[in-house]
Amino acid sequence: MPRIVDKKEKAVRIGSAAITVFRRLGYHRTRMVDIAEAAGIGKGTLYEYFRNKDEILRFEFERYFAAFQSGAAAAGAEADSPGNRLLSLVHFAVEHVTEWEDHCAVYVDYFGSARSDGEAAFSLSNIYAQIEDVIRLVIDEGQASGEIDGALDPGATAELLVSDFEGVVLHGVFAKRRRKAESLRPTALRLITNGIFVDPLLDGLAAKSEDESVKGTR
Amino acid sequence: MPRIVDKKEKAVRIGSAAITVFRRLGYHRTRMVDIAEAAGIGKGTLYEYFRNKDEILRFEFERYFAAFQSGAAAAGAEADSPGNRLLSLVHFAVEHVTEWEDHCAVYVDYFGSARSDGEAAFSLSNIYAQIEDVIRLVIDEGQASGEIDGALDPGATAELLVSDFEGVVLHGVFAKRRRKAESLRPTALRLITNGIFVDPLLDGLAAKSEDESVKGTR
Amino acid sequence: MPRIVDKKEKAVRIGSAAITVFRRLGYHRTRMVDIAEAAGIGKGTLYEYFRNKDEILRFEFERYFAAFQSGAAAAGAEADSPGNRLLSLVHFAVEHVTEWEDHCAVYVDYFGSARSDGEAAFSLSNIYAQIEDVIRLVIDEGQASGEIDGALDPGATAELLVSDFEGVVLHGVFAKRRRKAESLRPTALRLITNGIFVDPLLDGLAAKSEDESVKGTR
Amino acid sequence: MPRIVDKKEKAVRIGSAAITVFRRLGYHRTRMVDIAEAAGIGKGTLYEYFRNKDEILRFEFERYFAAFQSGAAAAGAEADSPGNRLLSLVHFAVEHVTEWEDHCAVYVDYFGSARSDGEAAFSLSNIYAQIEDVIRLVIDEGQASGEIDGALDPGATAELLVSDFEGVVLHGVFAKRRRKAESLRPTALRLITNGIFVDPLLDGLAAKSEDESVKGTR
DNA sequence: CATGAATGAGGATTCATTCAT
DNA sequence: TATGAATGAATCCTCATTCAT
Repeated sequence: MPRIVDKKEKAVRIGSAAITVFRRLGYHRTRMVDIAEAAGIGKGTLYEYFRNKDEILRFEFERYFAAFQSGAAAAGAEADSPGNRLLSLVHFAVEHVTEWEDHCAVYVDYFGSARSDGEAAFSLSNIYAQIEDVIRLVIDEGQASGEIDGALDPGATAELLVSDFEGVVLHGVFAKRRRKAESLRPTALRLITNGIFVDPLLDGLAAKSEDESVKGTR
Repeated sequence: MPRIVDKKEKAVRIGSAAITVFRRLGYHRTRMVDIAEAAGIGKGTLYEYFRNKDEILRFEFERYFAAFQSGAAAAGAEADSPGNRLLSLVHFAVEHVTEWEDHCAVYVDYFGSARSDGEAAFSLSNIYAQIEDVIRLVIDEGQASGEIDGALDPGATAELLVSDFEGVVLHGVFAKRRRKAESLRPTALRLITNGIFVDPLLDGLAAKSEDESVKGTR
Repeated sequence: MPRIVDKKEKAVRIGSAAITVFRRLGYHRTRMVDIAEAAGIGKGTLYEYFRNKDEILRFEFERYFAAFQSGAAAAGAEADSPGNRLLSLVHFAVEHVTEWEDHCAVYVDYFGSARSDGEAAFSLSNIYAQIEDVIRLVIDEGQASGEIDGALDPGATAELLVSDFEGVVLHGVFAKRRRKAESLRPTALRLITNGIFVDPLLDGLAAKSEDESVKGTR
Repeated sequence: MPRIVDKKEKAVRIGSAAITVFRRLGYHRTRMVDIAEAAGIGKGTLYEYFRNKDEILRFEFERYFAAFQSGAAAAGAEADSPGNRLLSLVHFAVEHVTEWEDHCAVYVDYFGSARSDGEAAFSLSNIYAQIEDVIRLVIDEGQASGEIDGALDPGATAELLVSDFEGVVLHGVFAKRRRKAESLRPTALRLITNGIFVDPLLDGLAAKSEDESVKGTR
C-alpha cells in the first residue's frame, strides 16, 4: 500500500503556496514550476491535485469566500443594534482582509482583467454584490431606528461603503501604504460617523457640485 | 519636422487602440496582433512606434498621468478656500476617471501584480502618493482655517480619501456597478461632509472598536 | 511589404514532408520538430500553415482523396464494357496506390486505431465505401451483360474485391514485400478472372466448408 | 512452483484486458492507467508483470502467434489432398482471425508504422512470411497433382492469397464492414476457385492490361 | 505482492520579436 | 515606412515509470 495522503489537506498546502507566489510574481507571470517549487513538490505532482493553474486559484478563492461568508454571518449576529451591526461588519471586514491579505492582492490581479468565462459564482462581483445587499439591509434598519441619517440613499450608501472599503484594501496593493492599516482605523471611523467637515455646509456644496457637473458634462 | 508630429500622433492612435483591447482582454491575454488589428495596422508596424508591449502601456500611462497632473493643478487653482479646494479636487478626480475609464481599468490589471522592475515613475504608487500629498496640504489648510474637523489626522485622512476614491473607481472594474457613477455623487458628498450617523456617537463606538481590536489581535 | 508566399503551395510542401516523416517514424512517434526539420522550416512556422499535427494529416488526406476521386472517374469513363471498366478501375487503383504509397502507409497507421472523433468525411471507411459502391454497380452491369458470373453476390463480391486490393496495399506496409508490385499483376488478373483451381469443384468444396463451419461454430 | 503458474495466468488476464483497451483507444492513446483499470488492478502492479507497455503487447503477440502456428499445423495435417489442404488452411485462418479479432486490429495499429527496432521475431512481416511459405508449398503440390492452375506463379499466388486474406481482415478494421464475415465466405470461395468472369477471356485482357501498364509507366 | 503518490522527461503550442522585401 | 512571414524561447500539460509503504 502506498503512502496515505490527505488529499484535501495537501491541496490546501499547495494552494497556499501558490497564492504566495501569485502575490509575489503576479498570476500570469507565475509558472507552474514556481508553484511546485514553492510547495516543495515536483511539477507533475501539481496535476495530481489540480487540473491547471486556474483551478488552483479557483480552489483558493472558494476557501477565501467561504471564510468570508461564515465570518460575516457571525459578525452580523453578535451586534445588538443596526448601527452596531454596521460597525461590527466593518470590523470583521477589516480583520478578514488583514488575515487574507495575499489572497485579496491576488484577486485584484486575477479579476482585474475581464474573464472570458463569466462564471457567476467565481468573481469578485459576486462577493461584493452579496456584501452590498447585507449592508443595505442594515442601513435600512438603521434609518428606521433613527440611528442613520435618513437623507442618505440606502443603496448608494451601501455601494459607497463597500467601494470605500475595497479602496482601502486595494490601496495596500497598489500604493505601498505608508501607514499601518490599524492606525487608519480611528480616522476611518470618525470620517464615517462624522464626516470631514465641522459644519454641514452640505446644501451649498451640493448645489455647487450640480452646477459643475452640468458644465462638466458639456 | 512634420514627420515627427505624425509619429507622435500615430503613436497615440495605436496606444488608444491598445488600451481598448487591454480593457477587453486584459493586458496579459492581449497579443500584439490584437493590438495591430485594433489599430488597423500590420503587426510589424507596431515596432516602428514602440519597442515592445510594455512600452505601449508605459506611453499611455504617461499621457494619462500628464493629463491628471495638469487637470489637478487647474482644479486646485480655481478654488477660493481650502474646503472648496478639496471638493474641487474630488470633482476633478471623478471627471478624470470618467474620461479615462478604460485606462484606469487597465492599470488595475497591469499594476495589480507587483512589478519586478520597481521603476518609481511608472506605477500607480507614484501617482497616488502625489495625490495624497496634495490632499494632505489642503486638509492642513482646512484645519487651520477651521473648516475641517481638527480631530482628524491629516495624513490618515488624506490616505483614506484617496483610498475611498480609488475604491469607487475600482468597484466599477470588479463589480458591475448597478448605479450610474453620477447618481452616487450626492450621497458621496453627504457622506464625506456629514458622515453616516445622525449623532456623533463616536467616542462610545471608537472605544468599543478598540476593545474589539484588542481581542481580535489576540 | 514582406516576402510574398503562396500559402497553399507551401502547405503542400510542408504536408508532403510530413507524410514522409510519418511514414518513417509513424504518426504518433513523429514530433512537430521532426516535421519542421524535414520541411526545412522552424517549428513555429508549422503553425502558420496548420493548426496542429492532426490538421496536417487531414490536409494531406484531402489531397489524396481528391486525386483518387478524379482519377477513378476518368478510369471508369474510358472503358467500353462493364468487364473492361472493372479491370480499368483495378488498374487505376494500383497506379494510384503506387504513386501515393507513403500516404497509404501513413493512413494505415493513422486510421488503424479507432478515432475518437468519428468525422465521417475523414476516414478510410468513407473512401472504401465509395469505391465499393462504384464496383458494385459495375458488377451489376457485368452480370446483366453476361460478362460476369451471375452466381456471385454483387455486394459481397465488391466488398471482397476492395478488401483484396486493400490487402495487397497493406501487405506492402506490414510485410516487406519480396516481389515488385508490378510482377504480381499477371497473376492477380489470372486469379481474378479464372480462379485458382483448374476445375470448378466448387459445389463439393462449398458443401465441405459449410460442414466445417458448423463444426467450427461448435 | 504454484506461484509461477499464478503469475503467468494473471499476466494473461492483464494482457487480454490490455488488448481490449488497445482496440478501443489505439495503442498510443492508451495510458498505463487505462490498462490497470481495465484489468482491475493498480497502476504499479502492472510493472510486477511487465517491464513496460511494449512488453505487454509483445507478450500478447506471442500468445497470438503460438496459437496461430499450432492451429495452422493441425489444419494442414488433417487434409488429404493439396487442394483441400489449401482450403483447410483458409478455413483455419478465417476462424483464427475471428477468434483473435481484437488482436488483429491492434497489430494493424501497432505495426502499421515502421518499428525502429527491427526485431525480426516481433512483427507481422515475420508471421506473414511464414504463412506465405506454407501456402507456396501447398500450391506447388497442387500444381504437381494437377488440382491447381499450372499457369499461376506459385510465389506470387501465395503472396496474393495472403494479401487478400489480410485485406479481408483489415477491411473490418478500417471500413465498418456492412456484411457479416460469414456471409462473405461462399462468395469468397467461388471467387478463389472460379474467378470473376464467366469466360476465361484472360489472354485478351491480360494483353490489354500490359499495354495499359506500358502507357501507365509513362 | 500490491499500490497509488510522486516525478520529470518530453512534446504541443503560443506569441513576442525580428527582418527580408 | 509598412508589412507579415519566420522563428525559437518559453510554458503548459501528459504520462510512463519509480518507489515508499
